Amino acid sequence: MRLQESGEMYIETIYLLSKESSQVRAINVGEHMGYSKPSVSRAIGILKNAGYVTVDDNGFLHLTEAGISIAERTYERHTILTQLFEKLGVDHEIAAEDACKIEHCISDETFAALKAHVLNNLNDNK
Amino acid sequence: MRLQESGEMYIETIYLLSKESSQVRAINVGEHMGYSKPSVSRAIGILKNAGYVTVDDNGFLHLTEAGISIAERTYERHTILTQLFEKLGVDHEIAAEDACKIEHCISDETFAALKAHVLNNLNDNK
DNA sequence: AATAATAGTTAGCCTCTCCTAACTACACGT
DNA sequence: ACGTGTAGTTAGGAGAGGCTAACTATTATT
Repeated sequence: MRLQESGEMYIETIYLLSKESSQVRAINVGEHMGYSKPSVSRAIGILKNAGYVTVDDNGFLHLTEAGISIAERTYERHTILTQLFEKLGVDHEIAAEDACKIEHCISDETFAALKAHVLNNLNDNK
Repeated sequence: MRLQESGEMYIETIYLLSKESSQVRAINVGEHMGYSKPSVSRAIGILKNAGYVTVDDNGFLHLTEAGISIAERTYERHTILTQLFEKLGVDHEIAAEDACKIEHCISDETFAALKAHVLNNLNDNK
């Protein structure tokens, strides 16, 4: 069993929660994502197996190098896409929601183009 | 059983094929999408049930009003998104692929904003 | 008429990712 | 020590959406 799109979301969530507190456990991830404990438990198991997450003796979750790498990539997509949509007048809530879905399926090329556009063309105008 | 994101793709495909020939059958849809006959068969059944598609006595597929409505909406998203990405320098192939994935999960608000941006700001520049 | 090709359906399986119910494992307060 | 609360796991299920194998039904060809 392998996680894909949903795996990115779990990793991103662990990453975000880790920014606020280094004591992140499965239950916090579940609360944040609105998922049940067993769902999180299994997802963590798969991510652990795949080498993206470790669980220490106290049950706290930590991202590995590989996990951080994915988290940063996904998070950058999330923030840039949200920025793009907001700059075009979309409500913050909706912008973030859409970014959350699109961040997982957009190609590197297209994301790079959108990113450049946000950073250059759109910076002054608004 | 209900189709959702994938249902939009089937409908869009029927719509596109109908533009070239009014004699579209399940097998053509399957070939176009790279799916097996049984997959298409079931999908068509669900879409028929849901009132988006009809099948005539010769086995040709036709979209209902509701079907056309969804197809046009999806197709507009597809073309506008593809245009946007291409105008930002993305390869046509990749732009179309990404549009194909994003068209299903983007909100009305965000799409409207992107569409306005493509039609206004980006029209002269490039 | 008999065989072959083409189109569609049925049955059944797989993966992904969510769920509930019910268990285990601690840790705490009385 | 004994119940209570919190965290995590196990077992089993659901539904979306693919797949193959094997069947049926129709048309076409010899």
